[in-house]
Amino acid sequence: MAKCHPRREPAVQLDHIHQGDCVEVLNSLPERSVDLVFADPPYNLQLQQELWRPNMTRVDAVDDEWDRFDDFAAYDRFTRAWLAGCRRVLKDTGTLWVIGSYHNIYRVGAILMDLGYWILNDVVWVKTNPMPNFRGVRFTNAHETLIWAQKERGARYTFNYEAMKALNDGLQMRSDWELPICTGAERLKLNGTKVHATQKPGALLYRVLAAASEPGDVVLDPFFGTGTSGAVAKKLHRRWVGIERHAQYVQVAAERIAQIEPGDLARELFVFPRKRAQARLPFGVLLEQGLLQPGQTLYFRDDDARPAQVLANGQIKCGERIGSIHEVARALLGAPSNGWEVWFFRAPGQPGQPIDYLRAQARAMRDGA
Amino acid sequence: MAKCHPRREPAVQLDHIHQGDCVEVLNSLPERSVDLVFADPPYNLQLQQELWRPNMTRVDAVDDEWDRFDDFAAYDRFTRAWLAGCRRVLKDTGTLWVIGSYHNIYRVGAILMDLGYWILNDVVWVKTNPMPNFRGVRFTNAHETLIWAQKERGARYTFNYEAMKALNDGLQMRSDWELPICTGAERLKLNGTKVHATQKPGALLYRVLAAASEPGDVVLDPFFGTGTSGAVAKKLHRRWVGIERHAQYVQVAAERIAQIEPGDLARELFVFPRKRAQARLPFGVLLEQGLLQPGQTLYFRDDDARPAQVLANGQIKCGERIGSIHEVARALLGAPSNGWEVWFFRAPGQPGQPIDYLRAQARAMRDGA
DNA sequence: GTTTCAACTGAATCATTGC
DNA sequence: CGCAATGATTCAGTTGAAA
Repeated sequence: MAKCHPRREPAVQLDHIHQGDCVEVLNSLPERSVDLVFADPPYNLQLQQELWRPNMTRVDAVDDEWDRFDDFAAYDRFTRAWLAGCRRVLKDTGTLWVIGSYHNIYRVGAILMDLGYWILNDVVWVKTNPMPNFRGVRFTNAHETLIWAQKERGARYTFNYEAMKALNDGLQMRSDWELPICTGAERLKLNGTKVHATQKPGALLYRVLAAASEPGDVVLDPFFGTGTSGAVAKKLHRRWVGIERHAQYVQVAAERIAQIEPGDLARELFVFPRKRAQARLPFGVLLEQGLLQPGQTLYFRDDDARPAQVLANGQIKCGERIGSIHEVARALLGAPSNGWEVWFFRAPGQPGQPIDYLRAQARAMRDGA
Repeated sequence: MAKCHPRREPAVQLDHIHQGDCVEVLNSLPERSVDLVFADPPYNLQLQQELWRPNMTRVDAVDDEWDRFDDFAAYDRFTRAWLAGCRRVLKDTGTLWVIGSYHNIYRVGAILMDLGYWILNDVVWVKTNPMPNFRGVRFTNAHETLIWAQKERGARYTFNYEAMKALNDGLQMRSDWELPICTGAERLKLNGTKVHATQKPGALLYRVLAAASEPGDVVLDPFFGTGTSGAVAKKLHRRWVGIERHAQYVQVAAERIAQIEPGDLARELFVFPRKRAQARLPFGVLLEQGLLQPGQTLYFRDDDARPAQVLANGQIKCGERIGSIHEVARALLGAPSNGWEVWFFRAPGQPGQPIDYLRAQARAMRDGA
């Protein structure tokens, strides 16, 4: 394939784990090639001593080599490097998710703002079953924080609003997500011990990917670990790219993902249609289609006191005001307004209805009904 | 009194609002004189345009002069100055609370770590009634973040563990606090308009002061506003010190606090978190948890004749109907219907069961099995 | 007095397209 | 790039008037 396009920058190798240092690998990838980054970086927990439960069992804490940094400055340098690397490989329309705790998330958030990322939301993962505070000296640390940011302020980005709303039984999805931690059968183990100290639940990744990517999009995870993001990406028909230093994690992740069957599921199951995607339909088309007649009367919010006359050119006239349905509505309301919703028509023997109803008819006619 | 100890640094003037610039006043106060700082600094929202609700009313946004900064660098300088000032006046055993949103909290958190504060917890205030996202372009911004930090790592500090546990019906108080925003009779108004754009609920301050101070302790608020922290401090028999620039806020706060009778605890301060057992569980969670798969078939009342397909966004499709489990069931029945009871799933080699069985499983997972 | 309903509101970084 | 035109979009709670 590469031979066919010798001058083009190589495409990123998809559905593949790159073993190596995260910053080095990031810098070797082509720029503007990734739609979504999910990053679960080391938290720099700085734990200093062992912790024992009241029942005298020892807490198996995160003490891995990869979570040790000399000081804040070292952690900041590392953070700036990988965040900048991710920004380079992101498409301009891409977004980034980072998860962290109070140990690191404030530093991460400040640095990504300084690098030019623009925060869209922060989201709190509220854990239904967190580890208690055994010593009774602080509040139960029952949440982690995710930051969702776009590459640059003002760019277009993917947010499957309706899908999120549907997933939340018809109410807008909020910034607090209540989900259990990764335990039981979901937790990857070897010889009875957990493979990775900080494996994230698939449900968390499901929501992230479903919210902020589309089927076929490329999802990059620079701290791949045991590959939860890749596993969920495969299930949701996204492409994935992993970066991971440690051979054991790479091996476990590869095997895990290979076992997943995205299934013969129709792709359409994973397309979340957006209302915005509907093609624009000018008001004048209603005249051309014969759904409205020149001279016919419309009523502002179905109010007899404010009739308007439909002109043959697709404008309307209300008193002395002439303009589009939107312009006249805006003048009457003193506020930005959707003319399709506020102007009503009346058919003989029928109650008034918004002209948006006629637009739906016109669309059906146009789309070949 | 001062005459008796002419050589000692003067004590901070208690139960008093210092009108003036917060950093200047802080630097004029005696060092190591304060037990607890509660700070609600400007968030630097950077709003750029008007926002209208779908019903064409305008959102009354925070556009006050005190929330405007030239750039991140200016905001950081300001933040470093007041955080350093607070650290100087804090006793070594003192702690600091700061509240913020994603606009500012990451910068605040990073700076306070750099200044030597040591974070004890972060806490999320989960709002029961946040403002929705009217344009459908992000998640509902439904929480704010509080950071709780001690002056220096390892010092003794006040945490009323048992009181918090009692306040949470006998369970350890967690880092997620579910509380309503400040509305209704609690919201201070003059001539029908809110006095301050960002008045915090007393219940939030109640929990902060009850957790991290003792009766008689000195509580300092460098952004006093309309004095919620002082009002709660007085109710809880703490001493308070306020700093506020604006004369009108100072006046309103002083009058408000003067009217308070300590010990006369307002009922709204005892807002308890909702029982988790009653929490709603959206159908989509079954997908996120992997209890159902996209594309899987459900059966209306276990009837082969009416299968439905589970979509990846948590809706179902039965024939040409698409909607929530409740909506589709309602359409089939012609009556309001509980989708959890009428839709059945079938596991291999098992009789069909209502999906309510899966909801019970998901709840068990969520509630910590 | 009780119930119903319309109007209003809250720390909000809140659009996209074509000229 | 800027500007103008088109048009998509809300949840929980309070208040007060109407029924």
